[in-house]
Amino acid sequence: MRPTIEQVAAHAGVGRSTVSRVVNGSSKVGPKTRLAVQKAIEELRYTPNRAARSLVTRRTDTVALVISESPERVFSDPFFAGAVRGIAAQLTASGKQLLITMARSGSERPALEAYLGGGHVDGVLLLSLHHEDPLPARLGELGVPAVVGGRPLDPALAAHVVDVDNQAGAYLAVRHLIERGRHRIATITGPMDMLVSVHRLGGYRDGLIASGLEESSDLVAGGDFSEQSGAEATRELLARRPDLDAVFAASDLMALGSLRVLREAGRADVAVVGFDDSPFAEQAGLTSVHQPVEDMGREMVRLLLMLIDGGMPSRSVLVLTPHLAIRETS
Amino acid sequence: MRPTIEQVAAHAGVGRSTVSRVVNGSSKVGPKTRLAVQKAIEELRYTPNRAARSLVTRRTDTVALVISESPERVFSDPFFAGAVRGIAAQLTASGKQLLITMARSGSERPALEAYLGGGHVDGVLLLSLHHEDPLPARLGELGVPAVVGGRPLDPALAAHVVDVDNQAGAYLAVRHLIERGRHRIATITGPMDMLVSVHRLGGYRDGLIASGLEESSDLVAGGDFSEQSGAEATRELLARRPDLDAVFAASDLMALGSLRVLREAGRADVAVVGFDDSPFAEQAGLTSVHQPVEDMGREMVRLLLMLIDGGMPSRSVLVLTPHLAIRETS
DNA sequence: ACATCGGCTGGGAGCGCTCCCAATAATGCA
DNA sequence: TGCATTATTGGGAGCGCTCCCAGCCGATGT
Repeated sequence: MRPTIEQVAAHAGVGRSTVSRVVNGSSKVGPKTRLAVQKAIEELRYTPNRAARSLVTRRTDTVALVISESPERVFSDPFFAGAVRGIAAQLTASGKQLLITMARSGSERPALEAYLGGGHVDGVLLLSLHHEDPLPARLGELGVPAVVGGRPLDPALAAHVVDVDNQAGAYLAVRHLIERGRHRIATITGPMDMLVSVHRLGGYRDGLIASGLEESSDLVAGGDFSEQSGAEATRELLARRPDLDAVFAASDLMALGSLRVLREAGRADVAVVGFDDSPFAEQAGLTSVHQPVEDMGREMVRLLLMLIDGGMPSRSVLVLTPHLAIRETS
Repeated sequence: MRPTIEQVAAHAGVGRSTVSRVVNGSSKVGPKTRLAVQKAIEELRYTPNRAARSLVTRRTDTVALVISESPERVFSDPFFAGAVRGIAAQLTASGKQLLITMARSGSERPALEAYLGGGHVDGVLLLSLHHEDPLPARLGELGVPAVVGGRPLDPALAAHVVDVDNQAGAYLAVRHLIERGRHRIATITGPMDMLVSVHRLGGYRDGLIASGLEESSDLVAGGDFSEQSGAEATRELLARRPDLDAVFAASDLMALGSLRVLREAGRADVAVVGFDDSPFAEQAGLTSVHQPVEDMGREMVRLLLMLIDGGMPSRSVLVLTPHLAIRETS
């Protein structure tokens, strides 16, 4: 049987409250009492019962991470690896537990909402929000602290956001291609129900405009961030505009797919730039926009912890700046 | 404020216990009382307080999944995607929560052990156990139910195991290559501190022996399951035995690396078979041993739930059978 | 030497829930 | 119709912990 605080108290010859104070790091404990208690804790291998504690403190010391993607996507997109890494690191440091939920089918959604809103977690981190997902707003109503990674389409939907400046990143990529002498630059976008995609497309346009190039809808194809979709989009682009001399893909995976199709088509002359700067990009020698994903995860947690601890303004948006990792494909 | 069971009882005009009975699905409740209670629950949007419940039931309704790999590995190896998918599906169906932990650095290990042994979870699922990891044994001592996915090197270390018959899978792959007329079949193994690797190598040998082919250490190279290591191993094999006509890689990622190197070397004549049958394999047209990973996850959960519910013999090993997915590379 | 003060300390109360047992209502049978 | 059973129901007790408040004790001030 696990020892209770009462047993520790008896063992140390002190009162229940004193043990509690030591465990929770209160300063109002005499030095030798504290020592005796610590010894007892050690000897009895005492761990506080989390359930009992959270029953009275109303805190659970767990934070949920909701990723609105299928496990397949989550586990194949290195973006998440970085983010989860950052999140896990920062969270572990604060002694909280991480509960990961992958956005399951729509049918499980109500159960998820009930769970998150049911006081089982102290706060929620949302990643890869789609469309007009009502979850953050719902959490807001319920008073559950939440931080979103990547701005949702409708800014009113989420109060607290950490994001990467996707527009700036895309802009960087396009300007780089232009500096390399490319003029017929195509782009493969992500799903347009995600703001990331909109922003990256915007940055692409800005880049063209800033150089006095005109944009053409011929040079824009849609994908869904997957390798597969990148390959298909590239085939399409190649068919429409055989004269293209560069491709800016809104994700590394799509860039990889693009690269594959270009190679198969014998078009090694076409420069390719991706987005994410994942390990894949590095390995494939792909020039890519580096997102500080790990930092993003870290910042999300930092923000969430502040929210949980009470403070914080009603809204906050933190935008991190990407940079370009230049490699062989451009 | 969230309503308590007491408030629901008052609202429904019944006693506290009756509400508890309805919530927990006891049959000893009159039909119209039950209806009234359900209505009250609905109206008040009542969710039981998990902490209070677990304080008395001594169960937390959470299960931990410990993956002994870095987030990078976890998020890049599709094996985990399938397993997690199966686990999550089966677990959700039983109303339990999943807590994912990636095996962090060794320094965080004691904290993890304390957490898992501290009664914070009802059971533990272990994946990708390395070497002689003491964790399952430790959990056994502490009386924490645990199920291991993939047999650890030392069978004494884990009582309850769900595994794929890796030896049979490798055997299948090699026999297939032989049927296709290959005779100088090389293999790229995984890290030999994992039983999977040992078994796959064993199956490879069995396959050769069964066809009267002799094995040669020239044809065996070591990898660590990564694309990178597959590429390196292939370069090594090619240098040692330029006459090889097939490669059996113990993971898809390594097979992909191998394929890349072979292509670069202009050796399209060499057949390649991988292991895992991940989405990557399908996409790349790679022949691969299909592991029923999702089933494995599902079975692990099923077994764990039985353990948690008390029953079950002291030891159990469930072995799932793989099959071959034949594609263009062989 | 005595009253006062403040730092420590101990124990009561209660968080929301399940379990157990006694009380009550309903049902069956003679 | 009366009594034994059985089906439901309600409330006390207590899970282990934190919070609050009162009590204790030595130290300080006069």
